[in-house]
Amino acid sequence: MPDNKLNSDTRERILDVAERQFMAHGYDATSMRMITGAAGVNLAAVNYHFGAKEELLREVFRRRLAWLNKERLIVLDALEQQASGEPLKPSQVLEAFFGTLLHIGEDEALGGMTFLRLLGRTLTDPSAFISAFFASEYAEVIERYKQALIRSLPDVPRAEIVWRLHFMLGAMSYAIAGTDILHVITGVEMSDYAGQEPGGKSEAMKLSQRLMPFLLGGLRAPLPNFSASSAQNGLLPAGAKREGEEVKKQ
Amino acid sequence: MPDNKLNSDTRERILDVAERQFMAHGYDATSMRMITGAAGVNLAAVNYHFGAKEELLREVFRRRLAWLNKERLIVLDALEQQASGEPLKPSQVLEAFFGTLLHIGEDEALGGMTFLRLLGRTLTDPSAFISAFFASEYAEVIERYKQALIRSLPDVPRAEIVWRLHFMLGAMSYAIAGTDILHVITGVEMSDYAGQEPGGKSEAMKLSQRLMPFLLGGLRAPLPNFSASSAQNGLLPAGAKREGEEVKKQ
DNA sequence: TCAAGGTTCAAACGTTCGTTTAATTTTATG
DNA sequence: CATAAAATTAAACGAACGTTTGAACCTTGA
Repeated sequence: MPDNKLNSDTRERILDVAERQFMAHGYDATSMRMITGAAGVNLAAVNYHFGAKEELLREVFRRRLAWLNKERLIVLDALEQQASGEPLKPSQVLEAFFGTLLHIGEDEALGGMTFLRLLGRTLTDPSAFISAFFASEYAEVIERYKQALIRSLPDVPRAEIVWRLHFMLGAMSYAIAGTDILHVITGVEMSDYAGQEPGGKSEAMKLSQRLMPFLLGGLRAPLPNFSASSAQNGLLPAGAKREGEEVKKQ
Repeated sequence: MPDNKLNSDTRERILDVAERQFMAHGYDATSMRMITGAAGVNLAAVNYHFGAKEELLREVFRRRLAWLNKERLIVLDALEQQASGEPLKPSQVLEAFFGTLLHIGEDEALGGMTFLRLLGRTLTDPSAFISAFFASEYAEVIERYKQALIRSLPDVPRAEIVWRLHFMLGAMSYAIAGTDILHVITGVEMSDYAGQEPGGKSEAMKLSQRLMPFLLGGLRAPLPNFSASSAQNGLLPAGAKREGEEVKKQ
């Protein structure tokens, strides 16, 4: 009756099932009875092992993000040591940040595409305790990578870099969430949602190879020109406007 | 006791309040009693006017998306007629699609930043009835703009264009959702969340001027090179890999 | 072997949820 | 003004929610 591929340990089994259910239905729409039922454990097991539902969600993320953000710091440290004081290339910074993330999608032991989708969908959740948790969990990594990006693009204003880091996180988040208006409409393959078969590997790799050039192109795009005319109609030709200073570097 | 700036008509007042509450707390975490209480109407009013909670959410989106997607088709029609058979420039297509959207953020009568944030946050909601609704509501517009993009980039494979359209939707969605890990950590100004003061105008404009160059840069980035070595360690230098063919055009 | 601590269990807790009902008030129409 | 339709109201519905309880069960070490 319980889900397949379940861990023998009750605690881990709850985490595995909760991860999948939160991904498929969202936090609020996933009840304790759905989780414990699918995990084949007693209803009270969640409260016994984790205290409350909120703490269960935090633990679902904690066990994955702990590895991810530690790995991100290790990779960045290695890159910076290897560069011996010189600024990194933007492509190196992006590869380190997003490459480590997308690596999770290729490794079921790290959460696989299930966790990636959960992460992408939860990053935009307005719930107070969720955003507070992410803020504290991501603080150090974001700060380190922000500084690395600022050093790698000395001619781009700091505020602009923060904006583009924001855009990049969004493109990545939405891409791995896989909730596609596009997928339903277009006949293109894209993701296949399942994630348990070995095909998950190539899926995450394809995503990585598609996403990285896009992010680099966006990061290195010309800066906006704020001196140009303010609003615009939307009915006008609209082309060839707001060109700006070019960003150099690789 | 009820919210300020409320419409005199009960039906519209419910829609206004629901829009704000769904944005602030999400669909599941917003109860009928929260909505009717803040709107100063009877609990049964929602069921009387809309039938059910799901239908209320659909109507909240419908009254805004009706204008948006109609406007998008009008603008695209005008551009294509003006081009008289020639393919549009990618920048024109993006300006038409995302410019009309971000215009909503500048006009409180169209929903303002409140609706933009709600839209951004709901686009990644896994709930079945929500994604089904968006799929049908967006079908025509997405198909038309996809075709326009394909025509504007004849040397880029269709699948690649769909991927990048996906990435662009993500960057936009996340940016307007404004649930920022970054905002909490960095001291940069960015959005100011409130949305009722006239400052909302410049906020949406700034966002538009920052987002558009990023999207164009990502769309026109070099194509990924699939013949290169497959996975990669994550601990290696990681730089200067996977460069590829350049995409031309403006 | 037996006490102790960790774990699982069925059952119930009080609360909140979305929805429905039936009576009442308001509005519009002849 | 009378009457039908539309709208609003207070109250209650059953269902589902997260959590708690206290007894039963299993494991472990002296």
